[in-house]
Amino acid sequence: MGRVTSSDVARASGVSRTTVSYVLNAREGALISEATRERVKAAAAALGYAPSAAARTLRAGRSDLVVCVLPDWPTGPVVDSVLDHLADALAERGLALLVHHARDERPLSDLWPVVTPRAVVGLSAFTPEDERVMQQAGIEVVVVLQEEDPHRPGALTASQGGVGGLQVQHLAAAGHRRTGYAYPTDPRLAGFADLRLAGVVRRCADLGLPAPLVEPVSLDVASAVRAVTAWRRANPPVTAVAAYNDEVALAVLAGLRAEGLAVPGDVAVIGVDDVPAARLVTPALTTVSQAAEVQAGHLAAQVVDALDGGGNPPPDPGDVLGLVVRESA
Amino acid sequence: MGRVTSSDVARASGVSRTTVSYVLNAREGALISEATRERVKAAAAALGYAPSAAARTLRAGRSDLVVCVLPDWPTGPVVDSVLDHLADALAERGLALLVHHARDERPLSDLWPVVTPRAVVGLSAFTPEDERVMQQAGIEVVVVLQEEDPHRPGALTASQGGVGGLQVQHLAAAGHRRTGYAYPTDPRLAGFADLRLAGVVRRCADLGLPAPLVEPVSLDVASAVRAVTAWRRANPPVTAVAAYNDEVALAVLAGLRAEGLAVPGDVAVIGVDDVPAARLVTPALTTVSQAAEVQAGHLAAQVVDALDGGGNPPPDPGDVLGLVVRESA
DNA sequence: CTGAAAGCGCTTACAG
DNA sequence: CTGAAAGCGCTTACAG
Repeated sequence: MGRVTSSDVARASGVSRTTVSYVLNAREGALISEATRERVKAAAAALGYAPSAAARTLRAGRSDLVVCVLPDWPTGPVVDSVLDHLADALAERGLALLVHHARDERPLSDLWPVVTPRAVVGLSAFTPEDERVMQQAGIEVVVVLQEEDPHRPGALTASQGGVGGLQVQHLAAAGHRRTGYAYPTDPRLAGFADLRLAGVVRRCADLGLPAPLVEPVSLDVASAVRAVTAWRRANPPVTAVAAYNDEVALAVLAGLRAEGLAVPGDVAVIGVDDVPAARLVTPALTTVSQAAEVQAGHLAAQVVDALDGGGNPPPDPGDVLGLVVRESA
Repeated sequence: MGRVTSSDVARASGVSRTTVSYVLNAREGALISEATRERVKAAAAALGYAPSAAARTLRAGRSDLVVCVLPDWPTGPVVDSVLDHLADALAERGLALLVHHARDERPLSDLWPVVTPRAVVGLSAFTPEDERVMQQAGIEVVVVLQEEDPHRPGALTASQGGVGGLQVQHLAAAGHRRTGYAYPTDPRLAGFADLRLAGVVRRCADLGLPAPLVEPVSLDVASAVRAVTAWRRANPPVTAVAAYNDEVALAVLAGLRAEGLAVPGDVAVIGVDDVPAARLVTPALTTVSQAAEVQAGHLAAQVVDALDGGGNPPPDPGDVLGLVVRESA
């Protein structure tokens, strides 16, 4: 409801709408007197003129909006960082970023009659139906895949299996042979967890170790105690646990403590993420860091490249994973 | 770039654009034969017709989009929950929600030429300039204030001072008289921290206790040790610490442990949020819970009411704060 | 029961 | 140096 239109500005400054448009959009070949320019700008400011986004978009035939579809993941610093880098990279191209929080109850298709963005960036795969609808609406679809699909690699992707591998490598180097895996119970994490666990399994096989004993662990002591009991009852017992992330690792630590087991003496524990709490607990948590900033920057570069036609993909960010060795493993 | 338009559908089904519009929008008084309806729908589906959001918006004179402006806060479960409730409440009114992550480097004013939403929901106050521009663009501005402004109360608001008050009350009830406050160093948290600290100060005064000794604490052991040293050196020494939130409380716990002090024997600690880690550390953290879901629902109701004209504000959610007593205080 | 026409606000060839 | 006119795609009175 842009109350005041370019016609109002034209009338107020005694020129045509054409001239208003030229002045306000600083058109190149515009041979308009400085006096007229000033008059138009003053009128626009005085009237509080704001151009209609709908009209500009309709006229231009394309929108300058990009929508990022955020899967139903727990948000945190990593997602923040991704969004931030993306918004900055797009802003340099004159594109604005807005974020949609996906939920099954709110179908993506409800969005397109309301806004038709230039492009949609998905952090995980869309359903074929959603993808079809977007393409038909003329929306460019950019997917940064979660899955490890060799045909369509993505930034978030490359490292998930590597994370698990790095955990095992560190544990094996310390002489552990029988490992456990602490798998998260939040269903929203299953996609990532499966990827990381696969990396654990693969590396165990590579090193000639038995497969890890997988136990679900939720974020309370009782659940962790159950897992610990299972691990210690195994024959031979588990002496080292790789956890899905630091939060889960904290739970494992609590379970171990409740059972009177020493860390890393009886059981070693390694997490993922290097959250602040990792260095604050006792024993301090050994973990895998992921260089979220670097990965977020790379992801943004991939999206920009896809928008530019895909001809100039950014260089691989290289080894992005780091081992943070503290006391727990 | 909605390739196929309603004219294409009209041509393909042998009717006018009017009829296409009536059929596709299921217009009430539409006296159109079932056969025609089917023909139009089939043609639309076959062609993959998607209406142009820009054209609908221009024609209607108003958008069905609502933008929520997220201040530069660290996101987490609380923000997720707020957004979720908001999106659901708006969806019931046929409005779609998209989120803008505010940053000083990305001025809000860059957004309006790209999308002109029906309303903008701010989780904290806008600059007067931004607010003016939005109003002139015909955008309804709904602010759910962070500040405790008696003229414009907001959901997130009411409780911040209360959080601090509740912390002190619990500490005082256990006999503590000399308190410390662990203030976060992340500048993005200052707004909330000031509100909570003010609540602490106020309650101390009410109870006839000396004002708290405020120390900055970042999320590492060294910083916490510095704060602990200052607290213990005071005369009389601090025997109880209220922390900005659970993360900061975890740091304080680590600092206390490093200094060989017993919790709660030498120093009691109380946090805010009841994050999962609170129950996983030793000693388990006593904390204040905030019923984020309830507050998020209330906030969504406030926004919907404001959009409806403000005549029917939702009932106060009542007492939303809870004390979670564990071992640390 | 269905169609021709106007108009939302903008930008941009095209004429002067 | 500036203006009149067309057209982006849609919906909706208004006529038949």
